[in-house]
This record gives sequence, structure tokens and C-alpha cells, in this order.
Amino acid sequence: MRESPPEFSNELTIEKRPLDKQAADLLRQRIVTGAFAPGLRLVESQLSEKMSLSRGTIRSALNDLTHEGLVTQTAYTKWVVTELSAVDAWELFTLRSALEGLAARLAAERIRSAEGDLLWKAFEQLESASRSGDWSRLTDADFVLHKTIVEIARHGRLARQYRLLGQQIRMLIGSSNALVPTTREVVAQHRPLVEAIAAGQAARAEKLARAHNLEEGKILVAHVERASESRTPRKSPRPGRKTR
Amino acid sequence: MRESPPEFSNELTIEKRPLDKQAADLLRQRIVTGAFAPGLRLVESQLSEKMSLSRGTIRSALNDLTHEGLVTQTAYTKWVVTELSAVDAWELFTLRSALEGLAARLAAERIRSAEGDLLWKAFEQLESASRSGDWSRLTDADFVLHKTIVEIARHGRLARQYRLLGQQIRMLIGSSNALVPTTREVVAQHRPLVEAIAAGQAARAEKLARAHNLEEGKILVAHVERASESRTPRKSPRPGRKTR
DNA sequence: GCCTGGTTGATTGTTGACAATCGACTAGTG
DNA sequence: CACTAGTCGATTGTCAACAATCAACCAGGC
Repeated sequence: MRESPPEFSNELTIEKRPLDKQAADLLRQRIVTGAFAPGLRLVESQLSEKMSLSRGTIRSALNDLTHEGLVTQTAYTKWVVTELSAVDAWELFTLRSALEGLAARLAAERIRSAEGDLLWKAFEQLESASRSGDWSRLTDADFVLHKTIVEIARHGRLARQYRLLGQQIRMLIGSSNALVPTTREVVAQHRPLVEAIAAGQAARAEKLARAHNLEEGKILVAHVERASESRTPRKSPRPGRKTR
Repeated sequence: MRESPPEFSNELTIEKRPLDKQAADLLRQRIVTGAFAPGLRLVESQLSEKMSLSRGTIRSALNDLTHEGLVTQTAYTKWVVTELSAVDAWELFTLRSALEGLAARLAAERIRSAEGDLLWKAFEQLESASRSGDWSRLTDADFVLHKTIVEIARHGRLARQYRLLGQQIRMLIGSSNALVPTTREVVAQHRPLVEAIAAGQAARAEKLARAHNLEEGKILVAHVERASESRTPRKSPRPGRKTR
């Protein structure tokens, strides 16, 4: 963190990130939005050419994404966009349930008045999105609300882990084109959670957050299981050499 | 996963890891054992020479360790062995408490008879180590027991996260030369947990695991706070150029 | 003495070339 | 036709040189 007078705060600072991190950002965005689907093969030399960067730089980016669980590597052979199974879905949601339970409890314990306003504002956004019937707006508002809760908890490692899980879950949802539960239910489930946090009811907030996650998880796991049954496992072969 | 006849199972397979991963292993070991203390500056070129590897390979290893939280980077400037504050200690233990709670619950739900034997065996090792009064044996047995619980839970991501947290906690303990609680207490705290898991009492197992972690965490956080107060913050300057 | 601005060497960031490995293909064998 | 061994190109792994950036240092003005 750069130390600076509060009136300058953190404005007008121009972004200056290393190229490998920027490349990772770009690839990450493609993967979580589904533009790069699970199972897609990523070839260093191809990406290198398309992005006008050296192979080493791309390689570093892929390595980063591997640590985030978005890309899987088999040494000396290939990089692949991670394919998530029903077991993975179960892992993601059980983990997120535990983490979000912790986040909700901490948020209830540590919330300050200004943050309470932020929290309610995020919830109102969710309500309004729900009324509008706009799907993407609804899922966005949902993400923002949960992110707000995690921020109020003021727990760096928790926030990071939560973000990484969120990425993988987005990937999962995108690839299994899962339906979000009906809008009315979303609001109904979130209101008591927000109330509990704002009121400082730590135990209740934790319980609600965990239950909410597990329920949502169950639905998605079932969905992924059905989807994987119907889909024929298709292997994309290694190019190998061309005809002689 | 390699498919192979069960009679060959996974024996006599020789290790063949990339050099950067091997380098990461080596550095990781130095860091968690305290041979490389927090705050120590890591210079790519120096490590490169000492380990007879190219700078790029070392660089990749350092990047890996950064993702594990063992090393901190400031771009274009330096790599440093991560320094953990009292806040970090709090983060580590609150997180581990949540994760180990989940692990204990899952273990109780999913345990099979053969695993019950393993669990009790690990506990007996702990008891025996406790009677012997050998410190390192005791902490080792403690780690093995907890690792066993996590394995019984059969949750890959949980296991990985737990391992990463364990590394940072070991680092923390090493640098603050914290005392482990008296041996008798260790056994007293673990027995009911093992019993609950073996008996399949999921809720009780979760509760015990979380409480155990939080208590242990509180002690260590207080210890780190005291240690950081007494210690004068010393900055190791960048070499800069030599005299002209 | 304190600020400012330029200089410099140490260090990290990026690249292109070369080496190691793997899997698809081919041809031979029974 | 099934199986085995050998080859070959595509791909990843490693390296060493070059570029960009930073923090300490120094000189000068006020």
C-alpha cells in the first residue's frame, strides 16, 4: 500500500502491471465467461502469437491460472481449461458454504454503521433486479451482495479464497448452463441473512449463510450430474504429426 | 490418474518432476522449517547460482511459492519471505477453524471402518508421543492426526487449502518460537474429537474441531502480538550501487 | 539543512533459441 | 487382424541474453 495524503487517496494512479499478469487477467476473463470452454486446449505458442507476447510470458500466466484452478496442466504434454465434474461441484459448494458461514459470522460481529448502509443498498439492488426480471442483472446483484458481506468481514485470506471459489463456480454455471432459482426465492433467502448481519446476530447469520449455500449447491450438483450423464465424453486428440 | 493393474499399484515409479517444481519444494522446505526466516530477501540471481539453475526456473518456483503465501513479491523490486503479523495469525486460525470444522463433519459422515482404525492409530501415536515428552514427536503426531481427519473427509480442495494453511502456521510458529500447550491438554482435547468422528457424530465433531482450533489460535495470536511489540521493526535496505 | 532533480548499479521483467518429452503414426511380425 | 517397436513432429521445459524499472546516492539550489 502506498502511503499518501487522504485528499489524493487512490485516484489517478495509472495501472502498471507486468505483462504476464495482464495476460492472466485476459485469459481468466475468457475462461470464467465461458468464451474458453472447459476442456479447451491452450497451446503456449498459439496464445503467444495471438497476444503478441513471448511464450515465457504466456507460460507464466498459465501457471498463475493453474493455481486458481481454472487451468490444468499435464507436464510436457498440454494445458487444458479445467473440466469440472459433479464431485468438483460438490467440493466447491461445501467449501463455499463453510467460508460464507465464517464471513457472515464475522460480518455480523464486526459490522460498522456505514457498512450497514452499504449492505442494505446492495440488498435493494438485488430486489430491484429481481423485479426487473433481468437475469444477468440479478446474478450480478447477487454477486455484489455476497462480495459486500465478505468485505465487511475484513478478512484478506477469506476474501481471496471466496473470490477463487466464485470464479470456479461461475465457470461451472456457464458450462452446465444451469438455471438460477426463481427470482422471488433469491430475495426471500437473502433478506433474513442481511437482517441478521445488520443486527449483529452472528450465530444466526452464520447458520443462514451456510444453509443458503448448501441448498443452492445441491441444486447445481444435481444439475451437473444430469448434464454429465447425457453428454458423451469426447476426447480431443493431440495433433501429432501431419501426413508425410 | 494412471490406470494400472492393482498388483503393480503405485510402487517403484520414479519421481520425474520439472526443475522449477523441485526448486519450489526445496525452497518451501527451507521456509516452513525456518531456515529461511520471514523477511529474508530472496534474490533470483543468487538462488540461481547456488542451485545451478537458470533464473527463469527459479523465478517460476518463487511464483509458485507466492501463490502459497510463503513469499511476497513487489514488482521490479524484490522477493521476500512473507512476514506474518498478528492479524495474519488471526486470519490463519479463523480460516483453519472453519475448514477443520468442515473436515471433521465430513469425516464423521463419510468414515469407513478401515479408516476408523487409521484414525485411532494416529491418536495412539499422539498419546505415546505425549507420554514420551518429546516435543517434535508430539507436534509431528498432532499434524498426522489432523491430516488423517482431512483425508477421511475425501475432499480434494479442502485438503489442499488445509495443507497451505498448515504451512503458513508452521512458519508462524517457527518465527515466533511459540510454545505448544502442555502435552496433557493436547491429548485431552483430541480424544473427544476422535471419538465423535469414529462414532459418526457429525455435528459434535464439527463443533469440537472448531472450538479446538479457535482456542489454539487465540493463544498463538496473543503470543505473536507480544512478540511483535518487543521486536524493533528493522528494514533491510536494497543494496543499491556500491561506492564509486 | 532540506528539497529537487539527475545518475547509476542492482534487480526484476521479457524475449528468442535450444533441449527434453510425449503421443500419433507407421511398418513390420506373427 | 492384433500386437509391438520405432520414428517423427508438435508441444512443453530450460536456458542465457537483453530491456525496463527501481531505490540509493550525489550534486546543486534555496
